[in-house]
Amino acid sequence: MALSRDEVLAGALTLLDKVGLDALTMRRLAQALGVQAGAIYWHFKNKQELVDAMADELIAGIASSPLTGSWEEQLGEIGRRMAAGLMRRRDGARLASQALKPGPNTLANVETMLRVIAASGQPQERVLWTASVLGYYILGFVTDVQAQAEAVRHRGLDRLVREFFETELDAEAYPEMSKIKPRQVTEMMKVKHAQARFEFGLGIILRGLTNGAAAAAPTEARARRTHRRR
Amino acid sequence: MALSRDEVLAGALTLLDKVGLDALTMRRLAQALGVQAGAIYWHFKNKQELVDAMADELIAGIASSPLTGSWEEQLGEIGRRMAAGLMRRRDGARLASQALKPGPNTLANVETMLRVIAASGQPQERVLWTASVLGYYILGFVTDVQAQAEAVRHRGLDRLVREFFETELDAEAYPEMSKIKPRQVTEMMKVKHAQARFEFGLGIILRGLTNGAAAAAPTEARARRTHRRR
DNA sequence: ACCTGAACACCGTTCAAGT
DNA sequence: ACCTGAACACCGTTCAAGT
Repeated sequence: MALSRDEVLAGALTLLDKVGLDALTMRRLAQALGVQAGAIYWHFKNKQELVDAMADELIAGIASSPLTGSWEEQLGEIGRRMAAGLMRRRDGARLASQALKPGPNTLANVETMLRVIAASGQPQERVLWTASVLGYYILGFVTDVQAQAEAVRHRGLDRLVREFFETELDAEAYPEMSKIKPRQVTEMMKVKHAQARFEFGLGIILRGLTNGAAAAAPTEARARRTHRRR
Repeated sequence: MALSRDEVLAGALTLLDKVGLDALTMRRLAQALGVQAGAIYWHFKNKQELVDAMADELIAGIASSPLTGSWEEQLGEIGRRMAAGLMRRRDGARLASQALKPGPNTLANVETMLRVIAASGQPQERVLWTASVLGYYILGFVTDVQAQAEAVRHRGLDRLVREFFETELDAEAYPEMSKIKPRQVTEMMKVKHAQARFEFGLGIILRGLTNGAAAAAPTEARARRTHRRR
């Protein structure tokens, strides 16, 4: 019975959750679908096109439900939805960073971000820049969280914590890093911690945006000024 | 005449600049060094160890020269040096994101970051979080800039701009994205533009840090408060 | 100590040929 | 229209054997 493009895509995402991004090969996907490797190339031009489709699927629907509140609150909510989207699948953030061509869901999401940021009164050029700053943070954050999850998966939590304190901190040449306690490292692996940490960074960016986003040099950004906003 | 570990490392970085990260294979590196592929494995346990060493080399020395000014200025300067380090080599940011084990230069740099942030009076746990936020921005930014450079290298600037306006904006379903003008896209590829854009994002983060970095939820971050700083 | 030669177990991709 | 079988041109890694 014939395979559809959607079935290949769904199979790829299921396999991603099962084996992780590094083990997601065309051959393994073919096997999971009960088909030869070459068969996939009838539905997708190459692996890149499949990756693009998978990445776009990650953030499907996150721009559909309505946003409320001030533009800062709306932008924060978009950020949370993006992060949640990338978290939906194993290695989701790394997958997204390997995508080249934005799909319909990605485009819709970017459009929403731009609209909300534009509503803040920022000049059009800066709207793009602002969206980028938020995007970098989200991708970096989720990549980090998921990388830790993979490390725990491969090496085990206790071994990971042990290695951290053996290799990195045996020297007293690193006083600041030496302040990190074992239970703090263990704590950092928890989901609740990740949420608090995400909100912390999100807050920094949103606050930095509201307070005179048009400052030229950050060297002179110490003074909190509310002028230069339209 | 015997090959040294440093010669392999130097050769790898030279090759990276020449062919880019995707074409940097053990076999090609061996050829560039006038040696068989297996020979590299006498100097490096595997490719991962080589990548780790290369990534650490990128930011060598950036923590050595002294920092002056307020802690915000110092943190900004560290950020600029990190970005400059990643920019030193083709695909430098992507290379860094593939590194797993931090080398001596990376550790020294992180230590410096933590020290400067700790001097701001932030609680110890938040020091790590803050460093991460800045790190995500820098890695994301340089990755983006270098990805555009690669795209220009492979497809050519004019073809790139043309494709951008064909595929992404033909629909009037994207009013915000439609505001982007061709000359704006061309402008975005220039070095000077990249510097201004980097400072813009850096300024947002530094400003967000100085204004009440201890806020719990970003939803209540609209009010600019100066209390809750030690 | 340092490297060669050759193999092993994989990759993504193509494409004639089948149904 | 959809897939197989088999090949092509690669990978990273290992390891006996050479010098």
